[in-house]
Amino acid sequence: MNIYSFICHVKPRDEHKIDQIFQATLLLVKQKGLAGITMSEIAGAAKIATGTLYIYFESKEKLINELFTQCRKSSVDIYFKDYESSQPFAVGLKRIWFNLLEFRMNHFKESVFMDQCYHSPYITETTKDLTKKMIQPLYKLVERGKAEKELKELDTFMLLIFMVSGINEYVKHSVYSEKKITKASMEDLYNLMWDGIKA
Amino acid sequence: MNIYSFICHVKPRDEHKIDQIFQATLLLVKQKGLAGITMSEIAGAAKIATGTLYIYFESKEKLINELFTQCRKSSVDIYFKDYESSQPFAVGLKRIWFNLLEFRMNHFKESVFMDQCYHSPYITETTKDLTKKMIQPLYKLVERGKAEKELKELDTFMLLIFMVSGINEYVKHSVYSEKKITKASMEDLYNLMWDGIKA
Amino acid sequence: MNIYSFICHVKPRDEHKIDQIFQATLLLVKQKGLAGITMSEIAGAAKIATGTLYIYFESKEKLINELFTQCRKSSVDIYFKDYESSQPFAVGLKRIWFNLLEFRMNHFKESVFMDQCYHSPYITETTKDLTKKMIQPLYKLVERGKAEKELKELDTFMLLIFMVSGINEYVKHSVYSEKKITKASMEDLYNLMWDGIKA
Amino acid sequence: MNIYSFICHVKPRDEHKIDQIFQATLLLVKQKGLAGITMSEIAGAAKIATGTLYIYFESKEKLINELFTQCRKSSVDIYFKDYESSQPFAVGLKRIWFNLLEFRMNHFKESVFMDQCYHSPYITETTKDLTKKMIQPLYKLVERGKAEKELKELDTFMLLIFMVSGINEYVKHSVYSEKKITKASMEDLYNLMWDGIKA
DNA sequence: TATGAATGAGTATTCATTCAT
DNA sequence: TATGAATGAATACTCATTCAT
Repeated sequence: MNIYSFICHVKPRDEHKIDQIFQATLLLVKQKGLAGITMSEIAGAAKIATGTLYIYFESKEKLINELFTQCRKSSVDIYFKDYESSQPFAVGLKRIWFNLLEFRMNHFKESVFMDQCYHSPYITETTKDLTKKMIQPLYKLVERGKAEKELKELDTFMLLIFMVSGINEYVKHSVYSEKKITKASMEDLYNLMWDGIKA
Repeated sequence: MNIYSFICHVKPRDEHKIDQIFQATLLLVKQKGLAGITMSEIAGAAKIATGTLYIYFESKEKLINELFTQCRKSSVDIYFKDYESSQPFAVGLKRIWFNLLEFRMNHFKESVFMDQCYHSPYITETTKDLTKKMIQPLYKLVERGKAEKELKELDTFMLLIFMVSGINEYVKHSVYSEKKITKASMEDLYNLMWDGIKA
Repeated sequence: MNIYSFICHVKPRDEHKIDQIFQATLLLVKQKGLAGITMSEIAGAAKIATGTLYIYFESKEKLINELFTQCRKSSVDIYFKDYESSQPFAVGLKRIWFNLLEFRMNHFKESVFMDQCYHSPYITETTKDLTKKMIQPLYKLVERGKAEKELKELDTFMLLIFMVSGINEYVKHSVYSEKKITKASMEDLYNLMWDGIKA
Repeated sequence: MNIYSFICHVKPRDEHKIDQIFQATLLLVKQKGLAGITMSEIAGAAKIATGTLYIYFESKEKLINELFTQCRKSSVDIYFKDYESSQPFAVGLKRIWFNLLEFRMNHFKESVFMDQCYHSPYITETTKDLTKKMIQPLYKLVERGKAEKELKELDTFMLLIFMVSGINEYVKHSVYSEKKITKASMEDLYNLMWDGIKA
C-alpha cells in the first residue's frame, strides 16, 4: 500500500492477478455459461481466495462488466490492426474482415462471454451503448464503400450485420465440431460474403 | 375439461398450464437472461404457486430442457412449412429461408432463449445432439443445390451457416433498435445471401 | 353418507380402508423410519389418493397417534391372551412372557413403529401416559410373584424391565440377521430370564 | 489456534465448532426426535449461521451419519475402558457391563440418537455394518466365558443380547421417570443378569 | 366419498459478500 | 494484501393440507 492509495483509494493494480481472474472467468463461462458460475469457482480457478477477488472487484457485477469492457477494447484493437483508412476500400475491408475472423478464432472464449453478457442482468445499458460507438470506424468504412459504388446501395446496418454474422457462426461451428479452419476455408467464406455485398 | 373427466373423475394435468409456464419463462429469459431467473419468479409470472411448478417439472433443469426441446420442435415445424421437395430448388430455398426469418421475427423470445441455452449448464449434450439431427432436411436441400449447379461448390456446412447466420443477427438488431422489418428489407437481405451463395 | 353422519359428523369407518392405511404406514416406517415418510407416500402405499387420507385422518399427527393407540391396544390384547390370574404364578408368567415374544415376532412392524414413536414429536404425553396404565396387570403379576417369594425382592419396575427387554432386542436381532427363532431358542431365552429373576 | 496458524495465516476449520454442532444435534434429537429437527434449528442451537453448518457438513444426511459414527466410536472407547483381557473372566465381564451402563447413563443423548438412527433414512447400510464389527471384543469375551464353563452353553448372540438389553431399557426408564440410578440398583440389575447367564 | 392437482409455508442448500486473522 | 471461514439472505425444492371436480 503506497501513500497514493491512502489519498485516492484507487483500486490495486496487480495486473497479473487481474488477468488470472479474467482468464479464469472466461474459461468457466465457456464451459458452463454465465448462469452457472460462482465467485468462489472463479477464485478457485484463478488460484486465489474468494476474499482476494473482492480486493480487485467490489462485486460480481463489477467483475463481469470490467471483463466485458476489456474484451470489447481488445477486440476493437484487433479489429483495426494494420488497417489504414488511406488504403483502397476493398483492401481495408478485407483487412478488417480477416481481423474479425482472427479475433473470433483466437479469442473464442471472449466471444462466447460477450455473447452471453448481452442478455444477462450483469451488463448495464450504458455498457451496451458504448459497444455500439466502438464499431463506428467499421460503419464509416461501409458508408465509404457505398459512396464509391463498390457496395450495394442498402441500409448500412444491414450490410454491416451481413458482413459480420457469418464469421461468428462459422467459428462457433468449427470450435464445437472440432474442425480446423483452414486458410482456404477462410477465403471461401470471405468470397461468399463479398459476392453478396459487392455492387 | 373434456368428456373423459366427467366419466372418470380424473383431473388431468392441465396442458394449458404447461404453456403458461413456458411463456412466462420465455418472457423472463428475454428480459433478464437465463442467469437471472428464479423458480418463484417463473411461478409468479405464470400465476401459479411454486409448488405447482414442481408438479409439472421435477426441477429447474428439467423445465429448461423441456422448454428447449419444445422450442426446437416448433421451430423445425415452422422452418419447413409449405415446403415441398418437389418444387424447384430456388423456390424451396426461398420458402425455407423466409420461414426461418419469420420464426426469428415472430418467436423472438424463443430464439433468444435457445441461444442462451447453448452455453448454459442446463442443456445436456443429448439435447444438443438432437438439435443437429433436426436440420437434416436443410442439409439435404443445400446438397441438392450444389448437385444442380445452382450453388457454389463449397463445404455444405459453410453454405448452411452462411445462409442462416445473417437472419439471426439482423432480427436481433431490429428488435433491439426497435426498427420494423419491412417486406423490402427482407428481400434485400435474401438477395445479399443469394448473391453470395449462387454458383 | 347416512343420516347419522349429518347429525354427529362422525368420522367415516370404512374399516378396511383404515387398515390399508395402517398397514401401509407400518411398512413404510419399518423401511424408512418415522422421519422419512410423507403423507403422499402413505397414500400411495395404501393405494388411495392423498385427499382420501384426510377423510379418514384429519392430520398426520392424528394418523400416527391413532395408529399408535391401535398398536398398543392390540399388543395388550395379545399380552394377556389365555392368561388367567387364577393360574399359579409361574404358569401365568410364562404365558405372558411367551405372549410378549409372540407379539414382537408376529407384529414386528408394530413394535418398530411404537419404538420410533416414543421419541417423536407426534406422540403426545397423554398417549404415553395411557401406555403405562395398560401394563398394570403385568405390574400386578410381578408384585404377586414377589409376595409369593417366587421372585427376588427387588424394585418391581426393575424386574419388569428386565423380564421384557431381552425379548425386544432378541427379536430385533433375529429379524435383521434373518435368523429364524426356534421353539428351543425361545425356551433358552426364557430360562435366562427366569434364572435371573427367580428368588 | 495452533503455531501453524501464526506462521501460515491459515484459519483452520474449527474442531470445536464441530463439537458444538454435534452437541446441539444430540440435544434436539433427544427433545424432539430425529423426525422433528431442521438444519436451521441445529445451527441456531449451535449458535452459528445456517451457511456455516454446510462448511462442516455437506448435507443433513452427512451430518447425521458423521455424528452417528462419532457416537459409536466414543461408545466403544468407553465400553472397553480399564478392561484387560488378562483379567479373570468374571472381572472383565463386570468391568465391561458397568462401562456399558455408565455410557448409557452419562451419554443418554447419544444413546437415544443412535437408537433413533437405526430405522432412519439417514444411516446407510455401510454405517450399520461397521457397528457390528465394533462389538467383536465383547463377542470374544462371551465365547471365552462359555469355554471356561462360566456361562451357559447357549448361542453367543443370545447371551450377548440378553446381557446388554436390560441396561438400555432400565436407563431409559430411569431417565423418563426421573429416578436416580443408585449404586445399589446397578448391582441389583447386574445380579439379575448374572444369575441368568451363569453356568 | 374419492380424487389428485394446487397451494404456500417451510426446509435444505447455495452463494455473494464480509471479516477476523 | 491475502486468506478462507463465517454470514444470512436468497433460492430450489418438499410436503402437509385444501379444494374443485
